[in-house]
This record gives sequence, C-alpha cells and structure tokens, in this order.
Amino acid sequence: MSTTTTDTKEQIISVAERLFAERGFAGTTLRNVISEAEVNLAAVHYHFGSKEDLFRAVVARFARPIVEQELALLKQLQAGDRVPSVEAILTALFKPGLEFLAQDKEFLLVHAKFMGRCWTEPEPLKSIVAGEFALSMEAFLDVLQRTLPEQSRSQLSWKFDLVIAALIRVQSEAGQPFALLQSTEPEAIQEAMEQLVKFLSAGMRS
Amino acid sequence: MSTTTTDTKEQIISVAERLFAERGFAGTTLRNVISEAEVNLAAVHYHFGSKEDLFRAVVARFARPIVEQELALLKQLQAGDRVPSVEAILTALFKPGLEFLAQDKEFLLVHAKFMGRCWTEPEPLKSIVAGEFALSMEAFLDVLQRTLPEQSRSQLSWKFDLVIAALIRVQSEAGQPFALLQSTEPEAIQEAMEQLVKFLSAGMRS
DNA sequence: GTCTATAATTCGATAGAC
DNA sequence: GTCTATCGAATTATAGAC
Repeated sequence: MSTTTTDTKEQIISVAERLFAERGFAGTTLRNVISEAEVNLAAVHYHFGSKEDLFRAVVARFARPIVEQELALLKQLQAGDRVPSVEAILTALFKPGLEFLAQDKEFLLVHAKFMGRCWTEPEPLKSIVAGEFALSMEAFLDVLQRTLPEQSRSQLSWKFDLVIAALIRVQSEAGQPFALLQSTEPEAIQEAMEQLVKFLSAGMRS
Repeated sequence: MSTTTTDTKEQIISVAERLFAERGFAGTTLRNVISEAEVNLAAVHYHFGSKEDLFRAVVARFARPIVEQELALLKQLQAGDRVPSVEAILTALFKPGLEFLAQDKEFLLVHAKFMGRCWTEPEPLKSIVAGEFALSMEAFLDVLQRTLPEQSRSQLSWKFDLVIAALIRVQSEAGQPFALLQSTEPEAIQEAMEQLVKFLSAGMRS
C-alpha cells in the first residue's frame, strides 16, 4: 500500500466523518466529500466500494480506539476482584471520549458530533454502530451489575442507556452557549466530567 | 377551506411526520410521502410550498399542543406563589409527551421518534424546532431556578438539557428490548414516568 | 384543488484510458 | 491508483390542463 493511497483513504474518511457528523448520512453526498477532500469521485468507490461501506470505515476508525481504551480502563478498575464505585465506572466510560476532545483541537468536536449523529441514524447504519460498541457496552453493564446488585438487569440497562445518551448530548453540544463543556482546556474537561459523573451517579443509584 | 383540502393537508403532514421520524429529513423524499399518503406530488407544493415548509408544518402541528399543555401544567403548579418540588416540575414536563403515547396506539411512537430526530437535525431545521419549544423551555428553567436557588443558571441549563435528552431518548427507544417504556398501558407509562423522574431529580439536585 | 407531464438538477455507481 | 466521461435513476419543483 503506497503512501499516496493511505493518505487518500484517510483523507476521505476524515472528511466523511465530519460531514456525516454535521449533516447525517443521507444529508451528505459523495460529491460533498470528494470536493472537500480534494480527491476524485471514483477514488471513493475504488477504496471503499459504496457510500455505505465508507460509513462502515468511518465508524470502525472512530470506534475501535475508544472501545479499546474503555475496556482497558475497565479491566484496570476490576483488578483483584475489586468492586468499583459507580463514579469510578462512569469516569472510565467518559474518559476516553472526553479526553479525545482535548487532544486534537482542530477537529475537537467532529468525533463527538459524529457519535451523536450515529446514535440516531436509521437502519442499517444504527446496527453498524451498535455492533462496534457492543462488546464495550456489555462489559460496562456487567461491572455495573456487580456494583449495584440490588437493581435488576433491566433497570440497569435503561439507566445505562440514559448515561450514554447524556454523554453523547454533552459531546454534541460542546461549545454551544450554556453547554456543560465550554472549553477544551484539560481543566475544563476534567471539571465537566466530574459534574456529569455526579449528575448521573445520583440517578444510577436512585 | 373544503373538507377535502384539510384531509389532504393533514394526511400529508401525518405521513411526513412518521417518515421524518424514521429516516430523518434528508432521508425522506417527497415521493416517499405522497406514495404512502396516496396524494399527488404537486399537492405537496400546492399546500406547503417546499419540502422545508412541509417540515415547518409538521413541527408546528406537533409542538403546539404539547407546549400549550406544558405551560398550563406549569402555571397550575405555580399557583399561589408555591415553589414546587423538582419531582413535580419534571412530572409536568414529561406528562404531556408521555401521555400522548397512550392516547393513540396506532401512531404511538411516531411523535416521540419525530421529536428525537428533530433534536439532531442540522440547521436550519434545528432552529425551526427550537423556536417552537423556546417559550416552554424558558418557563421551565425559571421555575427550576426558584426551586433550586443555590444552583447557578448555567448549571441548571445544562442539567435541564440532559433532562430533555433523557426524555427524548426514552420516547425514541420505547418498545425496544431493555427500554424503560415497554408497553403503552397507562400503568406502564405512569410507572416509567415515576422511575425517570426519580433518576433525573437525583441528578438535578446533585 | 387535483392531476399529468416534464423541466432542471443531482445522486450513486461504473467503464475504460492512462 | 487516479482520472474523465457518462449512465441510469431519483430528486425537488413547476407549468398548464381540467
């Protein structure tokens, strides 16, 4: 695989992620993508096959490092059969996503908005996204179950779903007036994460 | 205005609401709408002018009765300068939306999903929706401020935003496996509402 | 108000030269 | 791998008969 190829592929994925995030899958045309990515239309089909396969590639590049980090933090948290607190679990869930925001300020909100958009895409896109995150979601539910054994699995499930919805909302709204997350300074992110964890831990225990 | 006209207009709006809810604005074509509504393509432009204006009409028919009910319940809650509890305020916020689900079982989830979809539509659609609900949102924030005077306005704002996000998520996921809202029986809705209010009130106070 | 017919564009996808 | 050129289908929107 030549350097040029990689650049072209990555360039297409990056632009597609941003446009999918802003306008959704149906609202984004391949011509929008190639125009901003400054590549040829045929290159998209050559590298990815179809628009839907391009979406798959975007989701994969986006989700895998996050899931990996989440699972690592979770494993670390459970070391020695410890039963972590709700706060610790939620912090492990939020950290990879939110710290990603701090790392690259240029596209700071793109990943977040893409995630938020994915959450509401119709089938079959929704299943593509859910598939990438399924492993991580199950693992978090399992450890939550051990921390809150008095709650039923179904209760934990819908509560955890609302936790994810809240995280996504905070990420999507970042930077907007009155949003929780106003700046991408590490301190601001840390502060926002703590407040969000407090808000949701209280709900998880209710 | 003849009966036929009204029926055609209402029919178009109803189908459009459902399709916008399921596939989003960009993912829905006017041909999808007229096909299911069994009306002529030109009728859409005759009655609404454009696809975006059709979206405006859908939002207006959808939002206005809900906002009206919300404000009425809120006024009732504040009668005699009372300072209602967080639980009472959230219940007033959730009731109109959730009880709507029970009323018409045929389209029980359409309104809910439409609302959820609207929340993430790109501009200028987002602003159209926000405009319809702005009055109600401000009123709720004001009464929340009086109930929780020790919290800053900006804190209340992002927390309230997460409350809305949670309500929308619950509505959108209704009927799915592991969702909070599984049935449209009044008792099930009541029970779900109480649990959701508990979850979020705890967070509001945190 | 409703219809047919169609204009004017844009879409995803592909063939084939280089 | 990258390009031009183009296909066939689908899109919103309109004109004009009834």
